[in-house]
Amino acid sequence: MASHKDSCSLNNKVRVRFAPSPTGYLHIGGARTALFNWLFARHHQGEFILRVEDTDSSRSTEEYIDAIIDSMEWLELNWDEGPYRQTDRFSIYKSYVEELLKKGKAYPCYCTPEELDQRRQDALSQGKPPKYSGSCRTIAEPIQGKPATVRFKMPQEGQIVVDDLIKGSVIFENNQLEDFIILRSDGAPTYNFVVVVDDIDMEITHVIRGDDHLNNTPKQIHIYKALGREIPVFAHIPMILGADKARLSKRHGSVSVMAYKEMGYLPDALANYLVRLGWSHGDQEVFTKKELIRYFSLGAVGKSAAVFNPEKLLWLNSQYINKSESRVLAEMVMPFLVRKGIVSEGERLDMEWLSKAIESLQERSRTLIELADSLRYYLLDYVEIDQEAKKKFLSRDMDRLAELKERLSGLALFTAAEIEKVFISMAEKHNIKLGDIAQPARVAITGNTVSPGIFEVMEIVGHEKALKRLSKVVEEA
RNA sequence: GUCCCCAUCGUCUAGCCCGGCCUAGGACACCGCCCUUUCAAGGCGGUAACAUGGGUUCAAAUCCCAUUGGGGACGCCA
Repeated sequence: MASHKDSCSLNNKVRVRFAPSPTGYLHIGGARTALFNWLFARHHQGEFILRVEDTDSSRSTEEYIDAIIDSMEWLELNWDEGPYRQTDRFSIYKSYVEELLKKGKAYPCYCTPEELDQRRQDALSQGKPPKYSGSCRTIAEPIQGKPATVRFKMPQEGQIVVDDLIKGSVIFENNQLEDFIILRSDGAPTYNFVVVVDDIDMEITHVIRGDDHLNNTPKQIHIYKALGREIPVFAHIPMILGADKARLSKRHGSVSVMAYKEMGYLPDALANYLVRLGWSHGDQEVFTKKELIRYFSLGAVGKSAAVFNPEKLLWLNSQYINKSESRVLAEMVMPFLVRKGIVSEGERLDMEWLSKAIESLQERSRTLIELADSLRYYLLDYVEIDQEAKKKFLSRDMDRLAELKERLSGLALFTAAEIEKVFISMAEKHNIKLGDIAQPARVAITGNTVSPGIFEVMEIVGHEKALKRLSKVVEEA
């Protein structure tokens, strides 16, 4: 689709923001919104701003703020400004509330939460829209000493058009909109108001967010108008759903970004997967960060919601592991090796050797956890032998394994090529297939029936450990 | 209930804006085959979709309308 649409009417530098509320961990959906904003900013050489929407003091926590930041950092979504905190900016909001009050575009409301709740219930049960009546609009003089909120005076006739980059022109009837609260009785401003003030104050040019905000947009545009400010470009991106097409939530499995880190996913793989949910570039599936920045365009973002598919993410992760530098993987897998007790905390490994071991496992590991599990038989002295495998491959012809051990121990060069020669000559001598000797050896060395090529495995495991393991199974047979 | 959004294989999507090149392309998953010391990776092939009904048109997946289905929003949450 027309990518020129993205850049029309921007003489100024692109400034976008990601504005999570710290009432939970960064989840998959939020991460994608952040990613789209980040890509848009980087594509246009604009600025990406992080803003924490913590005006709900009862639900926001420091812990969540830190967790969101950790997740953003892990995904390498670096920001140019912030993190700003709305709780640091209350005086700014106050001044804007004053402005609206002075202009007669807002008014105090003395209705109590209980009254409002009751009216809402009544309206809903009668099948009527639960809209605020506007009863306090006509109160001429402020009532001293009575707790009040401040409501925005919404135009009650006409239409408002949201010109959305993704959804197109969306028309709302003003009489559907209510005089919503912009300032709580405790003096804290509310979301639909602060978001506008902040976007004005931070000179945000493009508001890119989930389409669950589309319905808020007409209210917000009216605030811009009442304040006489320029309206930014809106782009409402479709949501991510679970397999049952319901809004993605905990019951669909892991939804927090950090859970994917724990499960051994690479940040770039997750980002690649997420960006492809709603966005595409022809038939391409795997992108480098550079390519994403170069190709990304809001015009190529689809309109419909996407179902999160963990299997495709797993496949993408395997692609990333496969093509990553083994040195990089070596660093990344360390915490997993420690967690599994394969390596002890602070233990130094020969990283060159570890990289070599990893290279043999890259194309058969889909996550860092799988990689760490396989690394077990390279690192430990002895391996636990799978009982099934033992029964099948280590219950007969043990003479051959003994012979193999003898011949290998005489090898001057313990390399895959030399080891292979021994296997081949044994197969020829006994007139058996290579697998007939390779499989028992594999079980003896790795403890299981599945591994990279056994000659290569033996070389990496090394002369000493390999022979020790062979001896052990021969003795125990 | 009211308002808003959406609708191509099971899933992610290309194609739709600018109708013919679409007997609808790619990817995940699934199923075969090849390769092979196991498992992968890789290669080759297969099953599988334009929600329905009306228009408009010489021609519609593509434009219009309706229906149905799904999602979202209606808070002194964000």
